[in-house]
Amino acid sequence: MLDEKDRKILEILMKDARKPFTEIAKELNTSESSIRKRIKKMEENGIIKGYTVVIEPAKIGYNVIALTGFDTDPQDVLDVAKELCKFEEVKKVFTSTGDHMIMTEIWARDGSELKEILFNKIGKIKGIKKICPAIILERLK
Amino acid sequence: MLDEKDRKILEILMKDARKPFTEIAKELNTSESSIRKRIKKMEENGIIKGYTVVIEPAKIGYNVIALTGFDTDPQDVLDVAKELCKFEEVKKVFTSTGDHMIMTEIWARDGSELKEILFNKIGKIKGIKKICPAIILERLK
DNA sequence: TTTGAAAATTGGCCTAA
DNA sequence: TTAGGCCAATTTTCAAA
Repeated sequence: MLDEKDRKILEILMKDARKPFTEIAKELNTSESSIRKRIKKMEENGIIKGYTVVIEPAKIGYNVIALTGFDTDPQDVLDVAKELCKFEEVKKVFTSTGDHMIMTEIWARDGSELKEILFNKIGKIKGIKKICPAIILERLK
Repeated sequence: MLDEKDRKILEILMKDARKPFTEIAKELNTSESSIRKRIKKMEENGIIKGYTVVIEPAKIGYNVIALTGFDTDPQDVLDVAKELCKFEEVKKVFTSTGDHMIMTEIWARDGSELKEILFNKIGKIKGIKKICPAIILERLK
């Protein structure tokens, strides 16, 4: 379902999703149509879910990124996770094993805004028992 | 440094980084060259770090994604974090406050492979005192 | 902002394995 | 049947005015 050529295409797209098919074809010593058809198939298969821009949060004023775990009663996990998805500031939401059943990534302009988000906005979701924010100091990879 | 139009461009690119400039221009009621020049400037400024493809890990055989915290002695944090970056399977590395000074995202094909990565490969890095993996059950956002 | 040439994308149709 | 090749029409990109 996914051969070596597909993997190489994905590798290239991971580094630069806007690279023209013609150039990818040149790099892999094959034709543009082959590349195009493979990519289209991967999009249809759901292997490729989309393309996105990688932003430096600090450069657009988001200086505080917090990996934030949430604890709830077991029966509330899914409802709370769904509620969390609704907030613009909550960029990622996972359910997971480990210390917290819900893990999120939250973007804020500063500590004060994070406080607002955590305590005034999110904090009001019914069922949250504990909030465990860990502020990212540096992203190394 | 970043006005409303730039923000809207970023918003659109976040949803689909391959959308042609002409189409973005149409959506924002402006010209293609204006859009292109703004994007170029954001790339030069480092606001836009790049473009990437969003992949469904499970579809390419990565069925176990683990948010993994690492504990070390304080003076070893940066060295360990740097070592972690070297592993292909470790897709993201952060230093952070909170329970663990180092947070990572690790991709493995299955539990057995995760075990190999954590205990045989990564586990051998000098200075790691504790490994705390949390396996992602579902990504909701 | 507009314009025009070069490049890339897209779709259809074809062949070969 | 599927992957890849080829061609032609359209769209997009890009730089200069």
